[in-house]
Parts: sequence; C-alpha cells; structure tokens
Amino acid sequence: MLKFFSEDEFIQILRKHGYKATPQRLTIFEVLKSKDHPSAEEIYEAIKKRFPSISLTTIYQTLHLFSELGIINELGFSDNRSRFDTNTNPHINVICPVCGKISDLEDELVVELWDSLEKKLGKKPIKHRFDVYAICDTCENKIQAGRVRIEVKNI
Amino acid sequence: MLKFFSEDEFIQILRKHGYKATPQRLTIFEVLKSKDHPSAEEIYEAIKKRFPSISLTTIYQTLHLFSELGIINELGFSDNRSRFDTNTNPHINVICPVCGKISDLEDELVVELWDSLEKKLGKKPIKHRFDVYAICDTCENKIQAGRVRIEVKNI
DNA sequence: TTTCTTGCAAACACTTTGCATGCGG
DNA sequence: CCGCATGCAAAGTGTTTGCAAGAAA
Repeated sequence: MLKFFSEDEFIQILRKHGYKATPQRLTIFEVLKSKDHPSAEEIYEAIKKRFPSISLTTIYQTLHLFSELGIINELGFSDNRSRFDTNTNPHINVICPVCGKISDLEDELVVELWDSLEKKLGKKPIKHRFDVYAICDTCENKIQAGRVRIEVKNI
Repeated sequence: MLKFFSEDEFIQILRKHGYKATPQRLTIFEVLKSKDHPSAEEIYEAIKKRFPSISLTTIYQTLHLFSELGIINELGFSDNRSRFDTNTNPHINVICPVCGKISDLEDELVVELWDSLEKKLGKKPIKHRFDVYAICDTCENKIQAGRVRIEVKNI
C-alpha cells in the first residue's frame, strides 16, 4: 500500500520502471498519502498551493502512471468524477451518499469472499472494487438537527 | 428485479408515481430486460432499429427515471461510460477486463457480508456495488490462441 | 385540455491529446 | 546531452439542460 512506501522506496519504484522522479510526481505522491480518496481536482487544488505552476494535465498523466504501476486504483462514479484510492488491498469503500466521504473498511469476510470467488470462477480474480453506501455519522447528526438537505452524491 | 416485472406491472409502477407510460419508456424497458448491463449508447443503438426517431436525451432521461424508481442501478466506470444493471439484489458483478462483459454472480457470502457490515457500521447500508475483475472464458481462449491483443477496459 | 414527455441543439464537465519547451539522469 | 516529462491550448466524449412541439390521460 502506498501509505507505507517511503519517498526513497517510491523513487526506486519509478526508476525501476524507467520513469523519472520529478518534483511533480513526488508532490502528487505526498498528497495522495495525505488525502482520503481525492478526486483529480482535489489533488490539483492541494498541489497548486505548494506548486503553483502544475497543470491538471500533469495530474491526470501522473495518476494514470500510478495506476499502471499498481500504486493506486481509480474509482469511476456515475457523476463522471473519478476518485483515487491508495489502498490496493482487499477492503470495502464505505461511501456516504450525502457528503461523498469514502472510508476504507477491512473485513475478514472480504478475504473469504475473494477465496470463494476464486473457487467459483476457477481462476484468481485480477482485482476488485466493493462499495457500500451508508450515511456517515457527521451527516446523520446534521440530518437529525434538520441542518442539511439531502442531496445524494456518487450513486 | 426488473426482469420479473410484466409490462402491465411496469405500467402500473409508472402511473403510481405519476409518470406516463410512453412507447419510448416501454421500449427502453424491453431492451433493458433483453441486454446484459448495457451502456446508454448500446440501448440507444438497439432502440433506433425499432424506433428510429428516439434521441439519446430520452434514453438518459428515462434511465435516470428508472434509477429513481429503483428499477435499475447505474454503474459508473473510469472510462466515463455508465452501464445499467437491472439486478438490484445483492450480487457481484464479474467484469471481464478484456471485452467488458459483465455477468452477475449471486453468492451466499455477499448476504453474509451485508449482515456483517450492518453490525459493524451500526446501520443498514443503503445499497452496494461489488465488482470483481476476471478474464472471461471466451477471452481466455482467444488469448491462448494468440488471437487477441489485451486491451483493458472498464478499470 | 392539461400536464408530462420528447428530441433537437447547445451547453457542460471531466478528461485526453498534440506539441513545443523544460528538466532529470 | 538525450530522452522523458511538463503544461498550455485545443479537442474529445459522455452526459445534461433549455425549450418548443407533441403525445398521454
């Protein structure tokens, strides 16, 4: 998982595959580690503060590169805004349909399910994506207090 | 599940919610029943044969309506082309990364997982989406025969 | 007749591509 | 110095919206 790569390890991964360790890539790597399932736009905004000349093009190119290297996963949604997940291990994305927050949940059953699938399909699955929608506590409280109009996202 | 609604039942559902049973809606309903996880474009092409004047706008508007009525689920992917699933029961989408074919797989573990999540989250999830990527038999054979260049879709 | 629906054209938002300049190794 | 990387501008793609004409009830 990305979050456990040091910067040096990350640079080695890039070089091993013939890619250069540019400041843009290192910065995007940092932001991915610090944010939770960000969109390209969120990454762009975060980076512009420290790196004003960066372009969205570079963000996208870099995210594709990281996907290719297996460092992140791209999660497409029906609103056409992808989110990027640094956790490539078996887990569940718990998505709040109100605020769009995504948290990872590890569950022993996911591993069991994966094993069961391998048997049923007769082959090892390449990858998976498990999403579950549930209103998060923060939004639940706002709803109770009547302080939010429910507007469903990412569904 | 959509596939078990008769046309009459479908018409009743529309009227109950104040919507009209137009020929366009009935035809889209038919196509959804006959196709496996089609995209909007695929639905459009299928319908144009029988209904040349239909527009993509109507396809989208209708699909959104059906989603709202809980008849279908929209699955967003990172290539920005949504697919529409008529199976709204707990199941797994088995996706072939080569040809893009999606088949449903019902597994007892999905129900168990759902129950486990309800306990862990302290609330009932609203909905779910489970995708698993595995090369389908047809593509596997083509690959063995060297008759296909692997081009990953929908990931 | 009334209200909802259709479908054209135009707008949109996110993402990708072409290409000249720039920088890492 | 070589070759990949960056970032601007422009194009591309799937989807949505405004609105006048048309159809369902």
